[in-house]
Amino acid sequence: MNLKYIHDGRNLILEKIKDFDVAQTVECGQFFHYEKISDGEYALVYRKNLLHIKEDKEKIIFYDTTEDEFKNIWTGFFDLNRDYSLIQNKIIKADIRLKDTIRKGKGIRIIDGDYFETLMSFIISQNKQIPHIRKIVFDISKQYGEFLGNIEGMDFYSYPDVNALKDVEEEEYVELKTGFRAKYLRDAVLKVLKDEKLSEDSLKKAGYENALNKLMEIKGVGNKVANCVLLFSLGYTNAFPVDVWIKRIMTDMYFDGNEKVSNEEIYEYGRKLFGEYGGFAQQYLFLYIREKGKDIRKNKKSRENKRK
DNA sequence: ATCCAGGAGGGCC
DNA sequence: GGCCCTCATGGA
Repeated sequence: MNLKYIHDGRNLILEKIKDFDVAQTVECGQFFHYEKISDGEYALVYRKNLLHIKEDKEKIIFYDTTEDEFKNIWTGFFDLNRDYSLIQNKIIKADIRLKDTIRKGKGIRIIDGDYFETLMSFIISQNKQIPHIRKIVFDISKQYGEFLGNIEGMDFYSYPDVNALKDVEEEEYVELKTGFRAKYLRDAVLKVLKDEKLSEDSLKKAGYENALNKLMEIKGVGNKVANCVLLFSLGYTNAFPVDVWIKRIMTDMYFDGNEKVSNEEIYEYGRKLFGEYGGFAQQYLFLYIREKGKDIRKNKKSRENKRK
């Protein structure tokens, strides 16, 4: 991809590129270490880097960002060097009905998150809503991470690496409101520390199936969480996480609304249908059905209000 | 107030 | 293998 940008001595200003929408990318639940400042404007943390980013109609501003930081950190994080129109075409070829789905979410990029943070975050995510997951990620960072800076009156901290958590006991995670997941988090830290095959490098080299099975050895990591980690931090774009939302839309589209269909069947079906583009297809479907879900709730609410 | 949230483990059959 | 219950916590 040909990225056009200028640097004004302080901020890096990127000319709008096709298929990149900051809000869609940041807010579709791929990672949780961000704060919305205003429409199209966010502060977010990736490893030891804090970014203040703002998007409008014709440009995207990376505040206080050097050209090197942009090239070495953020183009990778936001996957800006990949041609998404090619992927979209492949997905539409797999199922023409996804055309409308993609049109609504075409600004999504698959982010390249930090492996350990992604692992911990998605262990926390089970049976939780995104705002609460975010709160816990911020609390853990404040407790055990490093101070990175202040944006719009808010302090930001890096997520602790695995070594910073090596002596943190289960009870401390309970205090951070992780509930029954506390023992899973402790197990993840211990296993990542002691098992070399659970290192980022090993998992990246292992191949999809091996990496999936290896991650699932961690307590609290099942098929869905493992697929999220593979997709959002280890570069496996063929991963296909099946959560409640994907289950909802796919039973509708491919199983005639039959709610008896298992998550495993949906997973196998999605993997087969979308192949190496599974991760992208999954994200388009996820954003689409969630927006639709919001609308349904909104309509329901307005109907209820009318009745009063 | 009751139900559900980017699920997974464990027991039972 | 499938089915059902449970796990803390917060938001709608």
